[in-house]
Amino acid sequence: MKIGYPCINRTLDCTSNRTFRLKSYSVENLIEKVENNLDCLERILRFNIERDMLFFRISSDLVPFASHEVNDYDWGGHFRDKFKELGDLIKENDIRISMHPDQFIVLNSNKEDVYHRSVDELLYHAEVLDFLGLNNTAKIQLHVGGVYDAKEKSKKRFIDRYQDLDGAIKKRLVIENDEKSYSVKDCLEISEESGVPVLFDYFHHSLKNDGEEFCWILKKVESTWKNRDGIPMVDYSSQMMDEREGRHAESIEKKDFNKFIEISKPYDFDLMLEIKDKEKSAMKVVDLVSDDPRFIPAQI
DNA sequence: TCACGTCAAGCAGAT
DNA sequence: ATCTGCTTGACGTGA
Repeated sequence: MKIGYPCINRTLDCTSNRTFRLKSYSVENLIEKVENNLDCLERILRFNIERDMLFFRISSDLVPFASHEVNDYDWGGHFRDKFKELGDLIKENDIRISMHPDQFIVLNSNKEDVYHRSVDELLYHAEVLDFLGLNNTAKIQLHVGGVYDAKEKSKKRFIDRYQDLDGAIKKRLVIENDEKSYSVKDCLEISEESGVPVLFDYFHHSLKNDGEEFCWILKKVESTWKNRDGIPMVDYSSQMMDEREGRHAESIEKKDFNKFIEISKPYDFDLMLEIKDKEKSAMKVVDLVSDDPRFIPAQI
């Protein structure tokens, strides 16, 4: 079990999310921002290694407008050495990597152009992981998508389009249960038909479920990850107290977390903490699980 | 230097 | 019909 957090480090004065407005697109601007983003990514990863956090989600904003039509620049070639250097750092330290395209990426959309743009954006994510030289255990996590008042049809459309994906995307794509449309049971059904691994989101599950037993889920989810995929990834976050349902907590709630970690004992997975204060909560969790036999700290 | 309106993109659910 | 939330965070204009 490796511990991680997504995209942003609030301790370091360095963000791998620098971007710019579409209006101000230029190759110079692109290069400047990507250079900053890759440098900050390296600083964040080194920060994490020193603190035994070996799981990290790379921001989708790493290369602004990467799949947009204005951008025909060969950023992969330009930054080839830097990508390789970063990839080596990741591999030498056994860091697990994920990426999470945001809400605009809808593979099963009922609009053709949304579908095609989504594939382009997925290809960009796969390219980043390929340029880093990472194996199949580095994953791209995606929600199933829209329902359009026709869930079975929409599931089918997802499966068909998944089968048609380029191998570079297919080997990395995993699906995640969301908080209002597709439960983990839906995801498992899609997985059964298509072979796509299922990433379990504990918090989404508490908001949208079909009453499945927690342990049953972990067992089923685990079986969707093959050897080449690595151990499962699990997302965890806790509800902000006294706030609208679905709000992420500002900081980790120890009680709820300890319950979760206790129940999950028979299973191993890498754990992503989606908590607002990012690395601070992840560091607390490293402390909480330090005696857990599953926990993997940094080597030296 | 700072405040604040705005930003490529989709969808569901609330108002 | 229109607005809000989702990882909301970061840009960039105007004062």
